[in-house]
Amino acid sequence: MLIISIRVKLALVLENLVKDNDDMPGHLARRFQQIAVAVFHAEVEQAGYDLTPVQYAALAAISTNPGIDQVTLAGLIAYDRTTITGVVDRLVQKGLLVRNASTRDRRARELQITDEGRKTLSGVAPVVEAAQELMLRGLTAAEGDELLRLLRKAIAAGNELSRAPLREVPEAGKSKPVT
Amino acid sequence: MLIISIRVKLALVLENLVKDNDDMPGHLARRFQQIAVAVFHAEVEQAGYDLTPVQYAALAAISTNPGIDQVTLAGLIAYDRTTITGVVDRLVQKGLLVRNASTRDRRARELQITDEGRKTLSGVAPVVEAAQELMLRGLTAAEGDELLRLLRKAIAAGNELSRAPLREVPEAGKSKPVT
DNA sequence: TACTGATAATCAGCATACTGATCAATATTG
DNA sequence: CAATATTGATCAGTATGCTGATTATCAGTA
Repeated sequence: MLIISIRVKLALVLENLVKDNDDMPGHLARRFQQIAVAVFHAEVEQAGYDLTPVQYAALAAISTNPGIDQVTLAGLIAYDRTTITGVVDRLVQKGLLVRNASTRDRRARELQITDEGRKTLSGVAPVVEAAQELMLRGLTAAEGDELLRLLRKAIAAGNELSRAPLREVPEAGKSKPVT
Repeated sequence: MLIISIRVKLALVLENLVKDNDDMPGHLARRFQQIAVAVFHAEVEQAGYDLTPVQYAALAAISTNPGIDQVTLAGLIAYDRTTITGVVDRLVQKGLLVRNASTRDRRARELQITDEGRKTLSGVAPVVEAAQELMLRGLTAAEGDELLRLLRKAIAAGNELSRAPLREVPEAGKSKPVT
């Protein structure tokens, strides 16, 4: 009887305490990302490629910054360095990257895209582009732009709150994308 | 020589083909969610609780819909049913839930929140609420509302594109939250 | 130069998320 | 009723993502 009474009270309290999922930024963020990933996979696979979102991001970043080390790569695309280890593993496995010990710093591994990687990247880039459009298909162009603007602003304010914040590439005359 | 030439051409093509990450909805979606999860974890842990975002969502949904089965739960919070198996495992492990075979349908498991679960939920709900605010701290109130509106709209249009779409709870006179 | 602290990469361990398969039980249909 | 299809839960396998630890190396300093 007493227990039931407590239960009733708590249930009534909870009813007012727990918000609807649709009012939770965190829930909406996860849902949107979930859809984004599903669209990415569907489009990329349908085009005959086997590449995950993070693999694409890493490949593109290395293409633009040849010889980059893994920590810098992680900062550039805002992934945790421990995650990048496995991602690079799989890209090397697929023959899209090579990973060599750096001569300047023997702790570091220099990442280079292979010809195969370049071919894959140029083939898949338009597909990825199309997938990005698909994610916003429910919005008008203006709304899509506004969504991106608001996301960028919220992300900028929260950048340091995650373990994997975005980091600008530090080095100056770093690299031309061409050998 | 020939190879170098191909490499140069591809690199030039790639430069125009690969978009900046900041223009990719998918990238921004992941970053925002990454920050959202980090904020959630930090706030919840700081308040002395050990609960992940999906565990919170599941606990709240079961509290509102006692006796729900796992597939319905998954649809209600838009998670994949195979993911929910593990999530429920861990909530049962922590003593926040009980999972019993249903008498109506012996394939199904009926989920009930425990008193311990109710206590945890009522304690952590305000913390989760605060975390949701924190995620939007870079935005004005109006911008925050607009972001949520645009996310809801984009998600509604893409709902069926993921393997785990949101599903309304079907049954009619389903349940009062009180025993 | 020996010492101290920082850094690049990796690893172990845990918790999502997904695809595709299996198993048991239920629903549907000829 | 029997055959078939569907459904709820789980499992195997793969890939993120994270925390915290370890190892090798580098950088700065007493």
